Amino acid sequence: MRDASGHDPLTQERLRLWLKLMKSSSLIEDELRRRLRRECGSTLPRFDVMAALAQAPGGMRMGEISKRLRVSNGNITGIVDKLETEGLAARVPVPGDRRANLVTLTDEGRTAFSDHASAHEAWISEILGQLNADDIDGMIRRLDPLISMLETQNKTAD
Amino acid sequence: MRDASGHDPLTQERLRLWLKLMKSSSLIEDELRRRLRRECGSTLPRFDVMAALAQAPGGMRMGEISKRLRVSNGNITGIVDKLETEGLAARVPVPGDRRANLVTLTDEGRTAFSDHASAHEAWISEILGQLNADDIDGMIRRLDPLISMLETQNKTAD
DNA sequence: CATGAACATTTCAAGCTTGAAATAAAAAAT
DNA sequence: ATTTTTTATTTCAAGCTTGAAATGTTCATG
Repeated sequence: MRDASGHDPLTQERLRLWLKLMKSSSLIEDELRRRLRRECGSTLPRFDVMAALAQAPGGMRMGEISKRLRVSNGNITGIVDKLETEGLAARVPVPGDRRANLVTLTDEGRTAFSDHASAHEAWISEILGQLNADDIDGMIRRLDPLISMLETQNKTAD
Repeated sequence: MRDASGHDPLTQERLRLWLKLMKSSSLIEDELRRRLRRECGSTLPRFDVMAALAQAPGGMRMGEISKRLRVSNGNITGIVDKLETEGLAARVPVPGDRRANLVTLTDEGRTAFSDHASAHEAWISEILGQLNADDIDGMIRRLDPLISMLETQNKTAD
């Protein structure tokens, strides 16, 4: 409330922005989920975990994965359990720390992820195909400061 | 693949855009979830359903709600079940169509939603508070065409 | 009317997600 | 050496979400 009438005139605009951000994001996300399911027999959470692992040649600890993906520890436990059962990932003990595990992709996991990642990349290109370089750049330029603003808030809230 | 080297030079940029869109959206969404839970003892899905109902004085059918929120029918069944159990919403039969129900907010539901909605609005204002009119407008102008592009794709895919 | 197609909703199993409590191990402090 | 505290992970219950199958109802057409 910043004026005499009791309304911040930007409040409604912020709300509108949030709704549109959410809508565009979930339209894309839902489409990716559907395709990942139908065409790869996989899911977005599994893909995200595998993507994180693929970028960490030496493997990642459970806690590193959950921090990177900003999800709970218990969540990662379940997803890695599944990947392990399917032979796509493996937990290897950390010498000198019996609490921790390093999670790595198996060869089979690396192969599968490589497939899924190409498909994923192609889908994004298809879904966002009508955006030209200027559109993309314009949005990224707006999103970057928004993200660092949000991350700063999160850090402060701890 | 649109050039001799086998790479569309925009592919990587589109991927970057998607990751940033997703990240900003989920940072905000997670924060709203946490607050809705802690400060209102509620959840985002419940809030979304109640928000839809609050805008429909005559009530909405199950199918209308699920179409509006772009989630499955079965999902709405479960959420409305809960709202009904808690006395916040009610299913009323549609005269002349025994298959359908009109879902409405009870008085108690309207009161609760009104509370939650004010809190929600204030949180958005707080979370996005550092964005000025120009930032907001600039983003909305980019998001609007993106959304209609995505919606057109969805329609075509049916 | 009869009956097959279309429609509104529910049920269900499987998977994701969270926050909190439990385990277990390592590190720090006394 | 023995607490105490911190750290790494798992377990668990509760809730969300989906897609597919099931139910029951209405509509259209012969």
